[in-house]
Amino acid sequence: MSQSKTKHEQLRLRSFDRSLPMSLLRAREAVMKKFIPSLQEHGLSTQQWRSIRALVQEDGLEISTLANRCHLLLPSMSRIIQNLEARDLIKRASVKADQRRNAIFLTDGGRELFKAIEPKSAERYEFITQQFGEDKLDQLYKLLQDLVISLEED
Amino acid sequence: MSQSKTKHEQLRLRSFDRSLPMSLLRAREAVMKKFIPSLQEHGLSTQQWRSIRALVQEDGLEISTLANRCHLLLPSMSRIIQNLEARDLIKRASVKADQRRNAIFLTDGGRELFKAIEPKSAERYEFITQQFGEDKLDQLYKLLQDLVISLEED
DNA sequence: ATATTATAGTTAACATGTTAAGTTAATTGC
DNA sequence: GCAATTAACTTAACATGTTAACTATAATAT
Repeated sequence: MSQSKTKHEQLRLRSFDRSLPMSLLRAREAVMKKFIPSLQEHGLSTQQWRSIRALVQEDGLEISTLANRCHLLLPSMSRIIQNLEARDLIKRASVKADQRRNAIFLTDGGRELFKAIEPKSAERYEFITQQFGEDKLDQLYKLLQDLVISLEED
Repeated sequence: MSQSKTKHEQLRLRSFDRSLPMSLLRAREAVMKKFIPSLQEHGLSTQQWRSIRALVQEDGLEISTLANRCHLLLPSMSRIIQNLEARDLIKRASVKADQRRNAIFLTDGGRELFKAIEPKSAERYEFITQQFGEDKLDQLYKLLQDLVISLEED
């Protein structure tokens, strides 16, 4: 932790730190660890929470749509749905016009859980914004989006 | 992909997109997917690759040290060591002065693999830098670091 | 010296990320 | 109208993230 470093070592470590995947991962972990303990109390992962939020905004979504909205891959969403369904937080109804499709709905329990968690979640987000600075946060979002775009265009 | 969206829908989606964990995850995935196919050819994850790079810079590190350098948790590093050891890319030697510790060394095969991958990896990193812009990349690194710091100080 | 505590590492258990393969139902093509 | 293809999931397999429990060794403390 507080071990002294030679100049040579500092340089080596700095160059090693310049890894985009790792920097992004560390930032994400820092956000998730410090600001989502209320989810943990209720046994929800951020992905599960995000799925529930998506359904609060629009109920009855299909699994693929939900996966897109939450930026999850279909297999991940498939497992999340099974998990939340087993905990009676959501229920599914097959779509009559297309038997392959499932519409996902929140149960009353799911809505209650949302109401229990949402205030704290919003409060924490507000705290991040204040702590880090609103402009810096905007800047970060923009840079991240730009990065994705510039990587996606070959 | 190109489905038209109502203004209301756009607003909802935008607000939903403002999730730091997800934005960070998406950016990381974009980086990893587009710029590390050479690792995949050799069956290496970015974490395994990072571990090898750390050992190239300094051989004989202990597992905990390696975990710190690579920003991985000890259990993850433990599994990675076992995996790379089974593939004869690294070997371990227990430290005489302290039987709990293991010093990790690259094998010749591990060094060869590094040499095979490194040029492409550096080239891709260079390409990211050009594509995205060096200043923006610097800015992004700085913001990410600031974010971690500001979250860690309670 | 021996009991307590701390450290290094492994294992376990569960959720997710990721790619590929499998299933069932709808669509297309001819 | 039937074969081939596509679409919506699901399942599988493997690596990682994460927390906790466990093992073995070392340090400490009285």
